[in-house]
Amino acid sequence: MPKTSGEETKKNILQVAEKLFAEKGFNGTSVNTIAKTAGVNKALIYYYFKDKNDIIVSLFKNIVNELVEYINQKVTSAESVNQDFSMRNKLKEEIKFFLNRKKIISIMLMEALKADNRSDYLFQCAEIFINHEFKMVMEAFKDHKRNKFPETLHYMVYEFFTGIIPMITFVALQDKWCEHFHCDQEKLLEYFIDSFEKSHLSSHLGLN
Amino acid sequence: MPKTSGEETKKNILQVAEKLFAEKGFNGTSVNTIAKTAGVNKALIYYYFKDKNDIIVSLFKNIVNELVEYINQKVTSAESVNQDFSMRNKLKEEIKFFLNRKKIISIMLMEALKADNRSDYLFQCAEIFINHEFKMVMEAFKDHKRNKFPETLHYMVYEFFTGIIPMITFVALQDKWCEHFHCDQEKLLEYFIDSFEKSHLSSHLGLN
Amino acid sequence: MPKTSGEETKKNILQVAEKLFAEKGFNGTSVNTIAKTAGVNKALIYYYFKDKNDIIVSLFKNIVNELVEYINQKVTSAESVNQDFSMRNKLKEEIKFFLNRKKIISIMLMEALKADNRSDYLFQCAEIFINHEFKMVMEAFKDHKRNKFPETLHYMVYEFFTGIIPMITFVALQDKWCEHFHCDQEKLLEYFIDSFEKSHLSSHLGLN
Amino acid sequence: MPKTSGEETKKNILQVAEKLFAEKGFNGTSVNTIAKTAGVNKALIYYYFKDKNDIIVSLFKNIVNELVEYINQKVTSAESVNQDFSMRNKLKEEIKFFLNRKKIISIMLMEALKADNRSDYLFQCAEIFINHEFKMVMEAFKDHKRNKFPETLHYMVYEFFTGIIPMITFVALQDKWCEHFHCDQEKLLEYFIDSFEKSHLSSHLGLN
DNA sequence: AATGAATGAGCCTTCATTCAT
DNA sequence: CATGAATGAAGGCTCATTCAT
Repeated sequence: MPKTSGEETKKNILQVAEKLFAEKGFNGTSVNTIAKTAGVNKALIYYYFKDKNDIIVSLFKNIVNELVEYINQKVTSAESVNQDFSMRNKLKEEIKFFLNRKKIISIMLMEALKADNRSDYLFQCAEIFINHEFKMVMEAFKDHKRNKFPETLHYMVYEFFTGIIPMITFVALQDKWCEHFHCDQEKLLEYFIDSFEKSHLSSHLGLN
Repeated sequence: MPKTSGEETKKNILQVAEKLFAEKGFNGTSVNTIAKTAGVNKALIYYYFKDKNDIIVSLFKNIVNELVEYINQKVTSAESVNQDFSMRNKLKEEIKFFLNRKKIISIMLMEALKADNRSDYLFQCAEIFINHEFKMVMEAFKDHKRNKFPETLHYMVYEFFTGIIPMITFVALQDKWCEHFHCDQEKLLEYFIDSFEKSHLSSHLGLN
Repeated sequence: MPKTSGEETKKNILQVAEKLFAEKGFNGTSVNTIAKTAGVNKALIYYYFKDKNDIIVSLFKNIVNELVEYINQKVTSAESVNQDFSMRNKLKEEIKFFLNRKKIISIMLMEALKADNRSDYLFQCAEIFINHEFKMVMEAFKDHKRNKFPETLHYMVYEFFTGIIPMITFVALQDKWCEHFHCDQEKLLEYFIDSFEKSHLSSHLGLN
Repeated sequence: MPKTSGEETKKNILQVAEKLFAEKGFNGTSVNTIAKTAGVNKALIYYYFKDKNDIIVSLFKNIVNELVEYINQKVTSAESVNQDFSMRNKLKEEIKFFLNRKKIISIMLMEALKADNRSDYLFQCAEIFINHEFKMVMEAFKDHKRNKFPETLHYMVYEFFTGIIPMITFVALQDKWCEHFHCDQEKLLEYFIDSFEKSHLSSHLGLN
């Protein structure tokens, strides 16, 4: 007997799966557990998803879409608001965006680390993010200083390994960090932002 | 004392397990597969290891030991060699050390990302590494500037998220990065070192 | 009375089921597959059929009815047409009849072969067929030679194992035979008819 | 704890599987049922067999081997014994051979009937059998009458559809036939042999 | 030190079937 | 007539682990 609309059931399954995958990893989570935690029949999961992998891929596709949406809305809002909207505020906002999605980010990282893995959603997300940053920066370079701009690949390496990676690792590990080093989240966030500014932002590849 | 053939078998199992865990993750690798790949009888694995978890823990303990050893030898060698031994060279050496252990590093990262996870080998390694860096830096601060030194926690956050994390993520993802972005390893390494220097090293939390 | 769209849907389901059962066997075919292949909702199948078994039973009943109809029309036409209508032509016609129903025949054979099986549609069909043959032959025996006629059971064994079985096995296996032995259907049919005439028909239990 | 040698366990599984496949068909038999009936752990079945299909293939390969062995021994014995060893006796012996293997024969037939099926063990067996018959017959044709011998393909069609098929169908269906038509096995066998002689053997494609 | 055999529990997936709409 | 949603049971298969030898 259908209690809820199909879409809601599916969304529920996805949320539960995201939580469990983040907790125990993809292979550490059984479809049975997902079903029980979500309070649905196991077979129903296979009514909505081709197989277990389809669940994680759905999650990945969702986060890609959300990221694109986020980026697009940032572009349009960026034009209207004050240009002086400080970098620090932008950074805080981004971290907030990622913190709200720390579960899927952890999952994406875990899966990306498997040498076997054929999915490259982490890199896809990174590209989306970096391309946007790239455009922003190019804007600032308009007429002058163009020759000082680094090669694209170099730029991507910089953005990925000293920008995106610290940020997403931060959201993925902050809870465990706090627990291990006995510090509170607020302070950690503050320190992280400070560190990130001093390292990644301050130099920004010698552009500023 | 001559290594018994047993010790070698055990080492072989560990090496195979490390490779497979790095490829498919801990839960994605079965003891059966380890046995077959290592060419040993499945039951023999249980002769050398209490259970499957004991294998990964052994790997983690090994890397902790190797790190300690590496650090200690750096300390002693640091005293003897030229102080001017440039930071860039030190960095290259460290990356080399990590690159040689990229499999276990990937595994450690994967496991650390699981929200459930009770093991904290990643943080243990980080602490060992950071404590050493800390001592080095303090040395340089000896008499003067002491008041300018940041709070320990702040320092650790900086070292961990903008130093260690980019470095180990680099060694863990470099192969996949090159494949995805069609660049060669040499160039990626060069760009990474450059990026790392410009971000993490150049500022070094405003100490220099 | 115009066929309701419902009747057509039912017929469609039956056709699809027949095709699939012949391809993968009854147990190898899921109701889901039938529904998808037929392009109807799964639950609709249960609107028309009590359960999965009801589908195959429907098919069996259909073929029984068709056989009865075929036999009856042969009887009436036999009276009107030339008695000399050669045996070979009769045989060809019968084979054509069976070839047009090779799918359900294959299914019937498969199911009959299961030692467990409680349905005896194969034997039912055989009885219908043999009884008719029996009457035809008896006709020819009318007044004379009656004593020479074999016992009924013996007659049935002969008709079944050397008449019906070769014929229905031929229609069931001809495609695969051609594929395996690289021969074309025309030639196989010709050879089969020849073989059948020489063995089953020529002797016809020593009656002729 | 291993009660028996592995080979015996494997043989036991095969025997049980053969019985169950013959009763309910391959798809109608679950590995679970095989395990329970054989009194072994389900996982043990996968220790000895790659998958469920490997079980049936093993059975098929066994029967092929047994057939080859049977044929070979017939050849050698044929030379030593009286040439007059009547055809009827030879036939009885063959039927006995097939009756002793009626389960696997039923299975082979069932599987061969599936239009989908990619395995052709039935045809393989048939070829082995027919090739042997062929040689025997050719022997008898030695110098004379050679031109009267039919084309090979024609010969195979004859042997397969009017020789092998009636015979194996007989062994596969005799129990059910007796039950359905209320006759005893002895009588059925007698009638069948008689019918087979009169149809297939008597003409033998017009060779005799 | 090493192995073949064995197991219970659990895995992912599909089954036939039902029900509310 | 027809459908989307739901389910309990069972499917094939693999898991980590153990034991006797």
